[in-house]
Amino acid sequence: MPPTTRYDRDTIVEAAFELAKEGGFSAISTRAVAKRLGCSVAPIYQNFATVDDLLAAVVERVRAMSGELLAAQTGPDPFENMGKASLAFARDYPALFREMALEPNDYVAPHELIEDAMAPVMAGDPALAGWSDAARRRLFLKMRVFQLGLSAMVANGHLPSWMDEKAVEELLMETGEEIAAGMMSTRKDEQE
Amino acid sequence: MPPTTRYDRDTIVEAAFELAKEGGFSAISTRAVAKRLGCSVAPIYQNFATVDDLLAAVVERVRAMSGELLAAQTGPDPFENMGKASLAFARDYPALFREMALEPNDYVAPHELIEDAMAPVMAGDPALAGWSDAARRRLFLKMRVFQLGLSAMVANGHLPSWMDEKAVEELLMETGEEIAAGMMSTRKDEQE
DNA sequence: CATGATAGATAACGTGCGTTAGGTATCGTA
DNA sequence: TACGATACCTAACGCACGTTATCTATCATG
Repeated sequence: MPPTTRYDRDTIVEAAFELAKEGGFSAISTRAVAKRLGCSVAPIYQNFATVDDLLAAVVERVRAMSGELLAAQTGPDPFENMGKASLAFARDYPALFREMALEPNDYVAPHELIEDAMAPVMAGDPALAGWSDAARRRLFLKMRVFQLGLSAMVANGHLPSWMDEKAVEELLMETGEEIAAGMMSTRKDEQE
Repeated sequence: MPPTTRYDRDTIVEAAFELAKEGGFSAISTRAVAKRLGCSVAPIYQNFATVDDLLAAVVERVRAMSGELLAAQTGPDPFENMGKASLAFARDYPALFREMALEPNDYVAPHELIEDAMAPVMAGDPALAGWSDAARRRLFLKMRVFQLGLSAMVANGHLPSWMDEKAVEELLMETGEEIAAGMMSTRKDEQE
């Protein structure tokens, strides 16, 4: 019946993803995607009602990629895995990291939700045994803030030039431990 | 000779600044600025050769505003002043903060330069007496990272809803002290 | 082999952009 | 009062965008 499909949905999303990887979401336009695929805009409108629908599919594609980066971290410490995945995201996909983490949008869950999701993980961490729930949550917030700042500097190339990937990860881990140690030593755990 | 000027350079820059404050630099277009002023695009091209020149003037205006925010912090501790000024920037001008601090551009000086500028300040800080220069620089880097992350969360409204301005400033100060305390207690000061 | 469903191409629409050419109106001076 | 410098307006150019109407070409089925 119909001619064989040359540009299916996934192919289109992939082309748009590559454009966004290089120039952010604003680099996605019907004509730019078509040009990258070597076709006209017709296949795009056959698969997506509007360019916003295509953008939504690309965002979904980015989320999947982000999840893969996290899954690629197979160390024993979940916090370390999350931190390293964030740094990898910022390093390998700086434009996308900015779009997803440094712009106001609905892609980032509210901190409370993330915190609630991490609460049981922290409760099972032997390094945090004896900490109050409030203190654990406050530590998590601090580490998330530091991780975001470090990832932002990575994504924007604002870190000292001598810091390579390994040095950045070390800085993240080292500071995390120091914050925890600092919270322990200043003993404000319970009076928040 | 000529008719009296109704839209001078500063007026135009101010209008463009307000647009950028609300919608980022991309909200600055000749027609949008003209509409805000209630005039045509002619006065803009009388004062600026291109819209990029206007943008450069707006960036200068933003830098001045940022400097005023810093000058408004009159506490004794320069690091605390810088941190609070950064938070005020992110809170009061989130779109501009993103443009200036969370995008790759030439507006942010390389970290090494900032570090060199702060080195003498840190050297005179009694709280850091006995610290090696390398350790002081590393502490400064960590605090800058944390400050950036916290400011980014403020600018994007990603902080827990219960955190008001005061709570955010306390988090910044508290964590700064904890990092310093953690670095002290883990005693790695000298072997970087 | 003819048909019909449909993948894809083409070209046009309206909008907003930067920029510019040409016209109008003001206002101190001669 | 007439002049000239110039602040400002209007309208247009070319370009890129999202979107759509129309056309062409394919290809399994009858």
